[in-house]
Amino acid sequence: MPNNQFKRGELYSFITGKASTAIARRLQKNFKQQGVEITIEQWSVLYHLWKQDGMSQQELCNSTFRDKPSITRLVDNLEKQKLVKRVSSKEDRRMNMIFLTETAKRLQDQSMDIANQTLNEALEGVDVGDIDLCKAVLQQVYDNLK
Amino acid sequence: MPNNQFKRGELYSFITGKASTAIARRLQKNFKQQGVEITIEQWSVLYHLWKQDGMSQQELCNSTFRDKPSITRLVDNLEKQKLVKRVSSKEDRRMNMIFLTETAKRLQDQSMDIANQTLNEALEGVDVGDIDLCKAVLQQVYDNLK
DNA sequence: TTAAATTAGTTGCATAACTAACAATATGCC
DNA sequence: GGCATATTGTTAGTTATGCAACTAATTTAA
Repeated sequence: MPNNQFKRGELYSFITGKASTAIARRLQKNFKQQGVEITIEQWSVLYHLWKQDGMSQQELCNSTFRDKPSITRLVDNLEKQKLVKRVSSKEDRRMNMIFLTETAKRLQDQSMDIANQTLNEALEGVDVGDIDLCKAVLQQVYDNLK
Repeated sequence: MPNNQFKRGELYSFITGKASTAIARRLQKNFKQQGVEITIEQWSVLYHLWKQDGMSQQELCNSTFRDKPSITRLVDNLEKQKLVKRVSSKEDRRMNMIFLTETAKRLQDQSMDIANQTLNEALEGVDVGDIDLCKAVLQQVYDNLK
């Protein structure tokens, strides 16, 4: 039996990612309660644009760990809500560069506060060293599978 | 600044659950490659029925951490694929008891093998003690938010 | 014993995911 | 230049999630 063989119940919860689902739901709820009308998926796109505005859709795919159709639709919806604008690149007309609107720029601080607050709710009572170790394990898992 | 305040990049990856998404995708891929034609969401329902056949939809909601409409539709699809049958309860006619078909029962061993194999891929090179600690942290997160 | 409240499940609507197939543009090689 | 190949993004079809509103059956309580 391999080293890491899980017991039944544990396997389930690890695979289905109960904890990350719970965090996502809570973040969505906190956004809503504080009047931030975006989905967490939209937030994840904005998050990367706040770090670097004007990324291409392909770059957003890589950053957000989503496939191209997903980004197409997320950008569609963000555009409908007037949070980003598609600008087709002059050097390579296949590419769309995605730019934040002023509205989206104003959302950054508030939404990052909500995200941090959500994580603090999630991690209440967890030892800081344990969090670091957990982050390392999850990173290793990601690297193993990517 | 609260104890658990995350640095930017770490916050993102923890919230979006990159690792659990990666595990889910790999499990789906492994199912497909080995000819098991179910989604991971369907698997999560079957998983609980394998432990205890004949649960009600509400019990499946609690076990799988999904809401009622999700379970309604998952059971719809599982029924279409002839993997489960709805039987309305004689004691309480509001309730549907969900029963595995023979086809679904035969899927158990193979799919559990694939799930274990997937976890072993995911956890390769991770210290067993660290896994335990990580499981404990994730459980705590779940408990904090539920 | 009826009326109100609760519980179990379904349906409709919006968003999002994955796969596969596709159009348009760009690159590389002859 | 011209054709095969890559890359970027879109569209279509299926599955899934969350929320709100709904039906039907059951329980509680006036």
